[in-house]
Amino acid sequence: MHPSTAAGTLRAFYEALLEAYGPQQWWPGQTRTEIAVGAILTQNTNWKNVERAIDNLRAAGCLDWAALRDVEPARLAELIRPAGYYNLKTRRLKNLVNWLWTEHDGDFDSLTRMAPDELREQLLSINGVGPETADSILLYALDVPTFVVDAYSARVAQRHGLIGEDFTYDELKALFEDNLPDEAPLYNEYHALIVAVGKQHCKPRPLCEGCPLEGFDHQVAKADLG
DNA sequence: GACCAGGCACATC
DNA sequence: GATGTGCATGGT
Repeated sequence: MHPSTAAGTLRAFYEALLEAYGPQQWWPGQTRTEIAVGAILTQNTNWKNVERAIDNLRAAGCLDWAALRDVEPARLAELIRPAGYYNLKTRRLKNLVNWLWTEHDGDFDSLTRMAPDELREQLLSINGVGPETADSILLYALDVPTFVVDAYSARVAQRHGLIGEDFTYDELKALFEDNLPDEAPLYNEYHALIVAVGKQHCKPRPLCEGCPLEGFDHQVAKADLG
């Protein structure tokens, strides 16, 4: 029940979360385009608001890469307004779209044939695409086995003793990747489950009430974290 | 009214 | 390098 290795603890977390919430079947979007667009729109934003924006884009016929390239920024901003930060996100979406057309001829599916590390570097070079957005696109739109770290993963890992106060995105990402099988479906489901428990129990306040991970507060040996 | 939400870039010290 | 701030809507 209280494994003392990071691998054992992460496996136990996963099983407890799966038991509590069942398979999440993420990402909540049907197409690669929708997932990539959603990854930018959801930056520091409630998913419900992102859904409104995506509905607007769909209704306007703007959920494909040619339409996103051609739509006027002012019009795009109007469509994604419910997602908040709409001027900023308009620029970020345009940056992503311009990159796709400039570097990959507008062919998003062709990205599946790239070396994952090279693709990640390219995504990170786009202004407005940071590590979480890049990893979300890689994992959920392109099935690349890369673990997505977000505010919830950080909070869950901290509250349950997996990691200390100070850490970087890459350190937390490595904690999961180094201690779990390198499988996209597992990373996919695990991140989704963390968001599920996070939304319900792992908010900044109150702390973890009724959380299915309650009691999983074992301090993993520091040496085991690599 | 305060706080929160699948971040990120940029300024300033 | 660390630390602070702007960006914005909609729900609780």
